[in-house]
Amino acid sequence: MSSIKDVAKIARVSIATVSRYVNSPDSVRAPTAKRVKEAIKKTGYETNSLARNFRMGKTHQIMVVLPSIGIPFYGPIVEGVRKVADSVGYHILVMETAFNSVEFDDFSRMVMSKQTDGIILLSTLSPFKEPNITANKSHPPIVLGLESISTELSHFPCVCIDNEAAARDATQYLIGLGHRRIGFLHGSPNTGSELTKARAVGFRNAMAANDIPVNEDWVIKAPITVEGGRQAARQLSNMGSRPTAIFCANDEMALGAMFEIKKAGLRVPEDISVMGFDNMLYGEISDPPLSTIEQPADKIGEYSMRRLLKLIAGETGGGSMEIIPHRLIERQSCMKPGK
Amino acid sequence: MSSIKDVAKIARVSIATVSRYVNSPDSVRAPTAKRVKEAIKKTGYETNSLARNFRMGKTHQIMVVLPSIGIPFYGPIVEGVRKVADSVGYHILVMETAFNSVEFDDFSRMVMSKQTDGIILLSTLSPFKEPNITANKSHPPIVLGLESISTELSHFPCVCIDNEAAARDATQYLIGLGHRRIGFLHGSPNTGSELTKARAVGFRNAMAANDIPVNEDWVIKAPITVEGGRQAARQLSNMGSRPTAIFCANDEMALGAMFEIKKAGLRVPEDISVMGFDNMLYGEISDPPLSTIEQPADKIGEYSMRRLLKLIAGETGGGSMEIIPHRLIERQSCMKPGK
DNA sequence: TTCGGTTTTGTAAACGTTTACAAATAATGT
DNA sequence: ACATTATTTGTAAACGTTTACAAAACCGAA
Repeated sequence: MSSIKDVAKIARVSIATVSRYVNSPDSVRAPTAKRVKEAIKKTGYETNSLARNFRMGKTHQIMVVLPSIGIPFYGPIVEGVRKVADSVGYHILVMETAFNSVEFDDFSRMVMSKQTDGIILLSTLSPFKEPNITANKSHPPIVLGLESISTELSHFPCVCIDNEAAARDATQYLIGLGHRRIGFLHGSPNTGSELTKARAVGFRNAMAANDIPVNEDWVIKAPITVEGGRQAARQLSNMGSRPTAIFCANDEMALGAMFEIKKAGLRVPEDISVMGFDNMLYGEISDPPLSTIEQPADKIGEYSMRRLLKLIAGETGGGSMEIIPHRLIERQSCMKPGK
Repeated sequence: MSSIKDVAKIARVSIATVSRYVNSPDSVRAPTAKRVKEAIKKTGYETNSLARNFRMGKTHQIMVVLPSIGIPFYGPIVEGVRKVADSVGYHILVMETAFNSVEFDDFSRMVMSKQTDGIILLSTLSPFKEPNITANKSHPPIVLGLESISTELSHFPCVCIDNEAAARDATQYLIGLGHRRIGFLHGSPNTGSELTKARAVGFRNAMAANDIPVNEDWVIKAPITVEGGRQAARQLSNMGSRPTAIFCANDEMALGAMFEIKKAGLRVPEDISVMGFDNMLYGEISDPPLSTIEQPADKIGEYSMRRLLKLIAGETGGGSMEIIPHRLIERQSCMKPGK
């Protein structure tokens, strides 16, 4: 752990010169540069970024906060973020909230105290309530990806699809296919996620617009995970009166649900059509392949990062919202009912 | 951005007292504490962790390095790491290597320069060659999860399953079922991954031990991803002479392969048995559910972190190796051949 | 040469903490 | 009340950089 001082001594220059050599080699004359270079090699010097970050008040890192590693859907988003981050010399660090199990204190401490130049929040804001956060006078710039909290009121810019409209489209698609008995696997509300709420609203709106009453037995709240989808589908399979189609709050639930439906001896889509949401990789290769709503994940990542960069550059531009277009992907998990 | 100084002034104490209050409130007398507390609230002071980390030479963060976010398999590992990290007050940050696309320089700079107290490397070491790294005199403690590089020679402790033995078990299982015509979806070697190599060795050893010649047409190299599995399976499906079973370097390939096999009009397992490796979530709900080798991911995470803590605490203990037991999980993707 | 201007280098302060050490204050026993 | 000890506070240095500013070295042109 040799420091700039050691290098300076060996190279017989001042520490300032070493610093300059490290940061812009051209600003020191060739012979000096050579001495410094050698000294660095000899000492094995590596610049201490703790010190540097501290002195500069910048980390050149941004943090992507998400519920959990290993959820396939986040992969492409982070990829999108990376694409633009790389192009401007920012590094990406990912932080898990472990599905909210992180204490607010812990989390915000870490994140608020300038550890990072900016934050892209892909997780719900609940661990980390907005009022709480904005009350704190100073924190790094934050962009909400995927989801808006209380939409137009938010102080944070956000880039996402129109979840309500997308859910409406999905539901309308099922209705268009001829379904009337439609269930909804609702993400569990305890996550406080506005996103699942928006999707629920979209579902109900579409039903209402077509004068179809929603059967509350068929809207089931469960965690938005494979396991959640399985639980819900088991419930559903045991009912005397079943829906002919279900719309799931995300693909993971849908995949879990499909598995249990088939396990119960029912067929997808002949007996029950299944509609997903997100378009994640494994929906494409499931059996049957999952019809779903595509969120252009890479775009979301890209735009979020661009927005964040603007914020970091000092642009204020309040809680503006950037809507990315979604798309319905028709595969083989849905068909006409009542065959 | 108020500092400890501002707080001190308002509370009419020295900065040392503020610091003490922040770090161990009990060490300051009640009346003083109250004044400081109020001053902190008034100023909205948040301790600047850049400064603190710098001063202490510690970050209380450890970094988990993995190829890519969104690969389901890594979820539980990180969860395991978290479990023990939490218990000792360490925070986890995750860094993607984006499948090696990171320049060595960039990556090592960041990671080597004390940004973090320790590293758990779940990615292959190739971006970041070991000689290169050990030549650098000082770097944070590193433990290898999942995979050993050049096994007994490595300078780094490593905790993983015995990949060779596990691959042997998987192959032996297929042989035991009666298969003689067995293919192998080999992870592409350009990742430099020892792990895939070990699995290949295991496969060949098992074949040799049973005097079954391996048909080189049936060992196919492809990326260890869903897409890679699909490519390989397409090749395989088009062959005149096909294997009756394939063993895949990981579950993602297996899932991709199953999809394409079924798409080609063949049945799994009746026409081709498919054996995976890793036991990731989506293999459990695939159709048919995937037989595979379980790597106890959470355990790997846990043990890795424990090992890292010891290293951080100053224990030297060279490149020791900790083998975690694996387990064969029999589901429905494999059966007797030739039915 | 010598001078002016330009480029390269050195000096020293600053960033916000923590922490040894000294100083001051409170608590205790007589 | 006093001496002694224990507790609480303040002072100041240190961590390793970067960077204004001053000083020095260099380079041409006269």
